[in-house]
Amino acid sequence: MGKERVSIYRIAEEAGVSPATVSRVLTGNANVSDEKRMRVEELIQKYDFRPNAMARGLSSTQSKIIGLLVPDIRNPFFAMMAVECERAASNKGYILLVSNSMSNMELEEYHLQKMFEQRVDALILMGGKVDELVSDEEYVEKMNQISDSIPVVITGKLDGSDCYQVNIDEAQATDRLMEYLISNGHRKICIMGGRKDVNSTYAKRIRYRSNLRKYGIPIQAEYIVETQGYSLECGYEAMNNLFDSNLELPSAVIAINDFTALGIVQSIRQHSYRIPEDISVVSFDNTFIADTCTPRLTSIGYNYDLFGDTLVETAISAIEGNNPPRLQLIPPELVIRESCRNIMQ
Amino acid sequence: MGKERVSIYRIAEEAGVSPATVSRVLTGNANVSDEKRMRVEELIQKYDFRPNAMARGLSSTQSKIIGLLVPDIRNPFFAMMAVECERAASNKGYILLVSNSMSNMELEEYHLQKMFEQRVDALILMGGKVDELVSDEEYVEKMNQISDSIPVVITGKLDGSDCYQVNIDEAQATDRLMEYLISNGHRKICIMGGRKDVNSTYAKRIRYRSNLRKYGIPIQAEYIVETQGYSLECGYEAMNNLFDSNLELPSAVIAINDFTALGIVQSIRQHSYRIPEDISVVSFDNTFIADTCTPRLTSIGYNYDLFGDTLVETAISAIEGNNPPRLQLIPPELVIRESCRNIMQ
DNA sequence: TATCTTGAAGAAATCGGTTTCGCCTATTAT
DNA sequence: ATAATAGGCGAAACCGATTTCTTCAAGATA
Repeated sequence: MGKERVSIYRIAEEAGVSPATVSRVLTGNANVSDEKRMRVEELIQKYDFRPNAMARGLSSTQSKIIGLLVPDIRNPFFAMMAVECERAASNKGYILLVSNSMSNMELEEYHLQKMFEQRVDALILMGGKVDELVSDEEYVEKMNQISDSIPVVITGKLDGSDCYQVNIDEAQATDRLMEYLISNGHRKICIMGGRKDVNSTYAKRIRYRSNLRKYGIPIQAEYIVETQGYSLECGYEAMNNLFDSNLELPSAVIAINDFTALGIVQSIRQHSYRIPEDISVVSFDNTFIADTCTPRLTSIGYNYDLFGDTLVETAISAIEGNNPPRLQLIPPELVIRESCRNIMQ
Repeated sequence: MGKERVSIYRIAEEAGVSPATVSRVLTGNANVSDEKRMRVEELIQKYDFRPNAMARGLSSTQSKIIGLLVPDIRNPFFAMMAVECERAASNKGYILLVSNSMSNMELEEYHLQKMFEQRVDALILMGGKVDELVSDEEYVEKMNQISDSIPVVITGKLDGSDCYQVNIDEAQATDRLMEYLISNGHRKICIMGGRKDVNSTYAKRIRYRSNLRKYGIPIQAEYIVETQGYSLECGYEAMNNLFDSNLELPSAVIAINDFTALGIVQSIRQHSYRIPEDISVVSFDNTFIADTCTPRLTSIGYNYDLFGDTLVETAISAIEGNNPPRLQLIPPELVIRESCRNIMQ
């Protein structure tokens, strides 16, 4: 057991060349005579030799690893992003190292440390402190410090930071959703879920208001519903509360994400209303949940493929010293399913 | 920009000690005088110094990385496992490197290569070829080869392999599910989804049969329904087919996993039957899907916490040269929700 | 008192690659 | 014909840690 580990030296010796030449064959960034190249390649084949990434990284001062920090990979949205980023990274010869912060500052810190120890070439940060509106001085400071040694790509706003931003176009997404609902005759529209101190939520509400204004629909404050989190339970409770109030029921509810939508749907059902006949429900994100629940949800998502590509390519571009754009927007994609009714018919 | 990277040498110089001493402070496996230790620790603090994992790994021939290969992290089951394994690995000072094979042999091979290049200390394999019943000679050979240089932990059977096995106790899970259904008066029970050449599915069917036999219920071959995959669509189609056949409808359907259950539920609804009043549906795995769909599904899952711990601890134990058990079973946990009715009342 | 341990710490080798430097040879330009 | 350039390749330095040797001093044992 434990076969002798073959190294570049072993290959060099057997091929009758210097280790440098083997390295040249490996990296491909120097000329080697066809004859020697062949001999080396044969031996590489024979021993199924793979260069030690640690040694390679150490000497080249490039780990070829990109770190991705997400709050929780069990959230389908982040799982999706992880898969897309992995694909994009692999295509460029990079490895993606994913860690979960579990929305916990200490764990986040821990994983950032570990990633730094691995000397990741770049960092992609999704969610976490970054997504909250208040740019905690300290946090910005920290990000800038990291950003000082490696490129950091974030998906959210962080005022005063040197990070590259790749954002979902929340504004456009909200516009589309509102236009769709309004063109289907809805005027009593509720936007439910999320905290206003979270950037993306804040942006959506701003846009929600401006759309109502644009179409001359009065804004009703009670139709903007705050929840503490973004879970099914939050949606469920919020909708229950709406039922319990004396408020006139909305004809359509916009859920802040698919999870929340799930809770809203449950609440509506329990109150013996039908979807979409009595109340329409639409949501943000369009994860697989929207496609697999009953009824299937009309939801506005993003081109996740493109999102992943953009994140990774921005990171790599920055690693290579090119100057990728500081801010990029990912356009939304509305997917119409069965949870919204045209109430004019 | 780009602060000077502090290394052990820099620390050593400023502290007036040798690099070896700094290393001793870092690893903690050798004695250093309190005085020098303090001086070094202060400087580590001052520069926020973190040792370069590549250099450390290279010299210690331990990467402190455990590789986890899953088919697709977007599947909540694997997302769950990834989170649990990451937690367990972090607790032991290891990093978890997750990759997705996307059930594609070439991609699987690619990622295995990459992990080898990183010199992961151990490998945890979930799903993939490993889960198929037919132990392809070549595949076993390959696994044994890997297993020859580092510990490999798999969650499935692979006859003739040297890998460590940590299996879900499918047999016991099926027993529990069947006992529950039968004690609720069900006798026309259908088990739906999955391919018989997949180990875990095979094991479930074996047990399905033996349970029926045990309770003196005749086995009806048509109630054992094969599907090509494990998706929602597969469940949906399979259940539609059942409706289309002249077969007497079962009073309960066991779905091979939560996704399939979702499809089965959709089909049943579309045929205007109610769950659980007309047909009961239960499933394997108990991912969050079972808890968030309508109606919430009675499902048998596993102690994922324990599962993750066991996988990682087995790997680490093997890394350290201890001799962990070759085969371990994770007991199931039945979670009763609203999708199954007692038909005797 | 002489000898044996044990603790502390530096020098230097090592891990396995990449990269710089310099040398030699074969073209190509002048 | 000669200088300039480029290709091929080995020697050796280097990346940043760990670890093995050694040395030396101090405390324990005979």
